[in-house]
Amino acid sequence: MGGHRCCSKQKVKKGLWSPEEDEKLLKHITTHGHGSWSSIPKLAGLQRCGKSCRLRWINYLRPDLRRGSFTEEEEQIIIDVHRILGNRWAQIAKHLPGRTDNEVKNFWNSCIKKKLLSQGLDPTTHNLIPCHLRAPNSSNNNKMACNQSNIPVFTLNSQMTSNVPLENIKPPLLPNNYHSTLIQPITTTTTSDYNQNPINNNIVWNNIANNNDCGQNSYDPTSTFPDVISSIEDHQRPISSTSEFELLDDNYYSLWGTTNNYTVEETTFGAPASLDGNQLQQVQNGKVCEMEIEKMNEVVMGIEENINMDSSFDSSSFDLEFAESTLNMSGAICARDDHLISSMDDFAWNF
DNA sequence: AATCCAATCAACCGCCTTCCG
DNA sequence: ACGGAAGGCGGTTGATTGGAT
Repeated sequence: MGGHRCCSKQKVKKGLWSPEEDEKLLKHITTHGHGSWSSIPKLAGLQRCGKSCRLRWINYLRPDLRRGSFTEEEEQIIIDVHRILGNRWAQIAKHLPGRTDNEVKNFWNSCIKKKLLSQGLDPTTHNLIPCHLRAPNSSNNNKMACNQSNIPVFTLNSQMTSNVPLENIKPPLLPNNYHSTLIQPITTTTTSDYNQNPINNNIVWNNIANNNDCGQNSYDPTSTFPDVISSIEDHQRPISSTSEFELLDDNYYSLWGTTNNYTVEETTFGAPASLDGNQLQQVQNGKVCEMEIEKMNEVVMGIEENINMDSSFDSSSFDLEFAESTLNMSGAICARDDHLISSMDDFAWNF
């Protein structure tokens, strides 16, 4: 289309399609199939570019299209997959039968984006937007997190999938310039009943750097761990350089561990008993995180399967592209032994 | 009833990738 | 291996629609 060779030789019509044009295209494709798109306009008697015909078919005429507004379930799928894949609309649309990439993209830009922003979430990274960067007129949920009278803290949720002894729990991977500055555990809410309920082992960390300033303060990247954390420093996997965290978003709100998976969520200490905006947000984030863990497990299983089969990766049984993007998502960086894995090649190499 | 404005959506544009000779 | 053609995709634009004033 636009300046494309297939359209440059002849006059092509632009703009909205008339019912007559639709009928011609529909009739031609249903009887002959589309074959080569560039030859369609001539064969179907249309003064359109081949690419325009293709687009019209894909986005409007093909019979398997699902019409009507998006359901809540579809919306959630879009959000979840977007969190992993980013603006890869065609990939996202594959998860929604009958929906087109254009439709998903439009829905994202017109609805979901605004909804996430109103929840204080960055639609690009899906992480909480730091208070000082949020729009001044954003929702009360954001004001809650920024309330100067509340102590900003992080809740560290360790997502355990098996009954791992407490002493084996490793702290999350944190970039040097983050963990060196700020965190100090306040409470370990379920340590005592860990063996009974290992899934909900929540540790609340005080963000000592962020107290009462909503994170606007500077920090010293050369400073050392607070004493209280240094006791578990042996378990902390060292990060050799911050460049290894280039894939992470600027704020490092969502971080992954190696043996365990963690999310770090901004929350407010002493929040009301009822479910407020922040808590709702945490629920939402948790849901997304669970999905990421699921996907991550799929990635690992997929790789292991392929390796066990002693064959090269087969794209028909394992979506390498998806796996790689999963590795890259939300700063998901895995490490095995002393090596950080930041690409699919690294990942495969280390198994 | 007229006007304005924001939301929505179809379609275009241009770049990148894949295919094929 | 190379280059041109075609297809695929994400970003953007502009027309339309519908609600508010």
